[in-house]
Amino acid sequence: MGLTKTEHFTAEQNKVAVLLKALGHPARVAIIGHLLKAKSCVCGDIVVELPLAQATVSQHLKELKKAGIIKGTVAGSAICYCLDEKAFDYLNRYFSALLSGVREQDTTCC
Amino acid sequence: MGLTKTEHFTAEQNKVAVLLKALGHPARVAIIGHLLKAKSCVCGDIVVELPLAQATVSQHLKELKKAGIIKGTVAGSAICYCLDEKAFDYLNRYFSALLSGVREQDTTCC
DNA sequence: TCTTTTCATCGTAATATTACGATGAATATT
DNA sequence: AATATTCATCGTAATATTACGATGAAAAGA
Repeated sequence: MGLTKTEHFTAEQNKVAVLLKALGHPARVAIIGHLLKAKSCVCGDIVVELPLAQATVSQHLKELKKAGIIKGTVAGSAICYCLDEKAFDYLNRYFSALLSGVREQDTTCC
Repeated sequence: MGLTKTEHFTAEQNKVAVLLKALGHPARVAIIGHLLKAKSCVCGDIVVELPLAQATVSQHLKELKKAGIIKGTVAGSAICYCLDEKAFDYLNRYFSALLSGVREQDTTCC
């Protein structure tokens, strides 16, 4: 078993899950933080900032790119990464809708 | 290897990662949706709504509870689950801050 | 051209996750 | 008391993730 049954869920549910799963790792949360702080797009600087080997960081960046959270463009021998606004816009909408939904509930039980 | 190096990251980064990892599965996104729609807190109804076995749903609920996303209270022979507003408030703040940060960036590269 | 820098990818080991049947504990119903 | 319902947990198999060293490709600098 051990295989996520994505086919039984809606496209929306899967999209949210893919984005959040990609962000569900402290190293990747840290990467997002660094990409946000750096005015220009950071490249190998991310490796220096993290307590992880270069290969591991590269793998994390690949995951983030696959999920559509970051974009990468070649810039000479380096690669320039930046956050994809669309993803964060989507997630911001998702959570703000969710929060107002939760607040509207009649919390008679828990 | 294969062991996440949580100790090298900040408490904030780990907290965000734990919450998002818990939500990074379509079944758990679906559970959140059902708990939101149901006026009263659903219990075993979640099992009926999902294409998964009861043991699997129970495991997912456990994960959500461990991460602090849902609360559960005993109600006779059933158990009443509901969303924990604190978690969604936290995540809503996180993403809304992130989004405004992204929008303020000078996107000269990607 | 030769070397260095930068990053991706491969291979691999350790660990974690996902899913389900089976079983068990606890409350409700008869 | 006997049975049914509800849910958690155990055990287990399949799959995925995490991490890193080693290697390779591609552009920059000597």
